[in-house]
Amino acid sequence: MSYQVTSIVEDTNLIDRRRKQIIVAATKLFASQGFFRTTVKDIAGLAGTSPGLIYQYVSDKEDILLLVLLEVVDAYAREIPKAIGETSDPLERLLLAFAEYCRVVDRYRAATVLAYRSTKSLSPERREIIKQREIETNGLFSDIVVECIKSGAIRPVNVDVVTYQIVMTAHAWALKSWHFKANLTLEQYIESNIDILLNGVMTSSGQQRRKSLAI
Amino acid sequence: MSYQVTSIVEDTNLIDRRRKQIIVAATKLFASQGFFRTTVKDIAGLAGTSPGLIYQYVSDKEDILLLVLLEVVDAYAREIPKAIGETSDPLERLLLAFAEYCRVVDRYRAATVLAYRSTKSLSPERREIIKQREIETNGLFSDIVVECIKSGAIRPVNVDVVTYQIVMTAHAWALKSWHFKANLTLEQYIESNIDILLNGVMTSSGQQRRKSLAI
Amino acid sequence: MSYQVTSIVEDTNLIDRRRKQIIVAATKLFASQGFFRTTVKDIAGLAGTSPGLIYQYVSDKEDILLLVLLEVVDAYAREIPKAIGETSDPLERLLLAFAEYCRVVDRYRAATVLAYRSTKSLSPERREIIKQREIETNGLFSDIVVECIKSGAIRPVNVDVVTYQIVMTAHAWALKSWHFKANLTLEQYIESNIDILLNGVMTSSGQQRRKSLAI
Amino acid sequence: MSYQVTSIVEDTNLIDRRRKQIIVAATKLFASQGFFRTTVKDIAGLAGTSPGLIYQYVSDKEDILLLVLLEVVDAYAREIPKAIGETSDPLERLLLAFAEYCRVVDRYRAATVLAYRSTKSLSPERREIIKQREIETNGLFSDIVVECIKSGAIRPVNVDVVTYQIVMTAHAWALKSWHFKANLTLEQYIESNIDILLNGVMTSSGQQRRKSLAI
DNA sequence: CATGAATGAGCGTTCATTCAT
DNA sequence: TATGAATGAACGCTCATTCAT
Repeated sequence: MSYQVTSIVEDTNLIDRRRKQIIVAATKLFASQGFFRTTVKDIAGLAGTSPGLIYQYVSDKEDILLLVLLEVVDAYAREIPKAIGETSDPLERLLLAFAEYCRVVDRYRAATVLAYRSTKSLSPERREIIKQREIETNGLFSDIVVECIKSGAIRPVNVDVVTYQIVMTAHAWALKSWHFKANLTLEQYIESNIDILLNGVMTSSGQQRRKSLAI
Repeated sequence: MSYQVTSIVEDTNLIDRRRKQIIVAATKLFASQGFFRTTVKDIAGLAGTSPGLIYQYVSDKEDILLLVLLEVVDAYAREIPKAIGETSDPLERLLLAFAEYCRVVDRYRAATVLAYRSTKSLSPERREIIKQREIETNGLFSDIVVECIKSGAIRPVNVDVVTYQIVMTAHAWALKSWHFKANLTLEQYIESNIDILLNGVMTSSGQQRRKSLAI
Repeated sequence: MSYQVTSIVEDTNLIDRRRKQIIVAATKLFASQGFFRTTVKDIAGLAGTSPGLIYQYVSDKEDILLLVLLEVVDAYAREIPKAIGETSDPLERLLLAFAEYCRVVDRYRAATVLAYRSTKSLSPERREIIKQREIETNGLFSDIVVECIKSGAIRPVNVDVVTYQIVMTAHAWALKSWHFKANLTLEQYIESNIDILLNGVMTSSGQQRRKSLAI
Repeated sequence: MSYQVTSIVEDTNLIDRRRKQIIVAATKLFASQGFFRTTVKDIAGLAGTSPGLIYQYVSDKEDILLLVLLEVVDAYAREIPKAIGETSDPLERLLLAFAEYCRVVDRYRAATVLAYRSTKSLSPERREIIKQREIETNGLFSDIVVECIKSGAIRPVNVDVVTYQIVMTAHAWALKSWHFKANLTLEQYIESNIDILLNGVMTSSGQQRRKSLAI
């Protein structure tokens, strides 16, 4: 909550520039080797600076991870509302938001996967920051789902469950990209999932059959 | 594929007994502190033995992780077919398999999360083993989905996409348990998701509206 | 007070042996280069072991310093009472104690100097332990001084001041050894200081003169 | 001897002003945290300047320590002769000098303690400078002691030993101030020690008893 | 087979010092 | 002259792994 990444350097422009450098390098390395196998020297090397410099813009190795993860979750919280824009129709909002979520996830694929692997490597204090942002993003979706139900476009299902379906589906594009990338384009993935989510998978004959099952 | 966890000790019974000891201890520690923060000494301590002993049943710290992860994926591959049993109706098979998957995930919750965090910490060779098992499990589901489509219970959707929907939904119970556990029982979760997956979320009036949308 | 130097190793004999090794090496290095300029690797090198081993017998670099300093102050607290033995005459006790103090200081010359340089480098908790032992030793002397005054051998002077005169005189042999060693043997030093301390430096004619001075 | 603290800057006034700034800040920090735990940045911060600036007036961190220690030993060499002034009586000179020494030590208490802790942290070359100044101050006292003996005010004792008694007694006020300050004023301390030093501690009955002792 | 003491490579971090501005 | 960002060598410490017992 109250945690702040602190820097010894005062100049805000410089801080931004250097941190960006560090984040870019760290994201690459964390994504490919993981947080623990990446050394601060590695990051400095790839960022084209010295290990000492990093500690003028960050107080910890963990702070670097936090910065990297904040980059993704902030992108979520920033891009999705932008994609919705002024759209007022709830259903349309839902579809726009989901499509954009998938696209942001695609852009930040490596970092999204990293979030799953490494959020637990953060101290509780720092983990909380990430979790809050995640909850915000989820809130975006559950709000829209509620609106959709109110407007009658969606039937009264468990909002929570649907929200996580949506979120996990977006994340899955990153988590299982090694699989999907071979068979599907991102836009096909988005379309397929919208179709399934909205219409379900069953036929009307399936519906009949199901009545006879215990489950 | 070709990788084998090797042991210096000959006696196969002993190997099994000791490895079980090690796996139990390691699972607890890896789940709570992660792979890298857990030391071999920690594991030995919790298992009631010595670090030296561990290296007689395992050639690496990474081997311990492999053993732990194999435990989960093996459970998936073992339990799901067992749950289906002799059931012949494809739709019923699908629902039984999904429900069981969720239940196994619940039983191995910590280890499932661990798999997401730590599979990448394995060497490519060892990672491959886990991936193969995962693909097997996924194959179980895609086979059933194909049968369902053939039988006409399910409409001809992208099999891959549906399969991952199912798999991710089961995993989500573990990945987001901190959230779900507060609001839902496992069985409610299973039921809700079956409903949404099969029937979709849209109303017929939603269907109308959607026709007017670009997306 | 309550601080304990802890070790990972259980075997008390081994702990004693290894710690002795470490203390011997560390004392030499701390004495010649100071605490901060001595690296743990230096100590390991001189002790004929590895840096890792040191941390099985000590939890900190500072702990090594504590061990080294305890060695000296413990020697004071041990040797002085032993030198007095059963002697009952207070004056004789005083002289025996002082002479022995000087001799122990001589034996632990380097470490005595180190105590002056480095006690402040200890954490408050550890510093307290050393200070307590120092106070014990001083107490030994002030007790004897009190007895001497009671018995009439010494006139009623400020006990504290005399005690510190004695203590500082003993320490001075170490602190200024580079000077004294050139001109005096230890035994001469002891004798001279006993003479001055007991009898003062003034002549009776000096006594006369002093009466005319303001100071 | 031959060592000179050098500066890049030419303007001698500025050099003096800046160095004073640096010395004041460094003395505070060295005294409270020691030489090694104090960073050049700390000093710059407290002095209200930048690390870069310090290196224009000093060539080394060690040079700062030298400057700080010179400040004390120079104060000794300056103040003591001033206190004696024109006084011609040797005994009076001795007492005035000792009293003043104690007072200077009191004024520079922190720095005096620092000298004991940190002189050895200087390079041999720089240490020599401090040692020379110390020897000068000691020379002041041994000269007076010699005069006192010549004049018959003091009996023919070992000059060296007495000199160090005097010096150490003055230093002890700083070294053990945490103890003395609680019980004694500075002036009481001076008086007590003069009394003991001049007159000794023994009674005439003590003198009798001592004849029967071996020591 | 089991133990646990020993090793040493390697990591995160600090800080004296430099130098472009 | 003065600044303070940048450097990089070096330190304390950890821990996977080995091996004598």
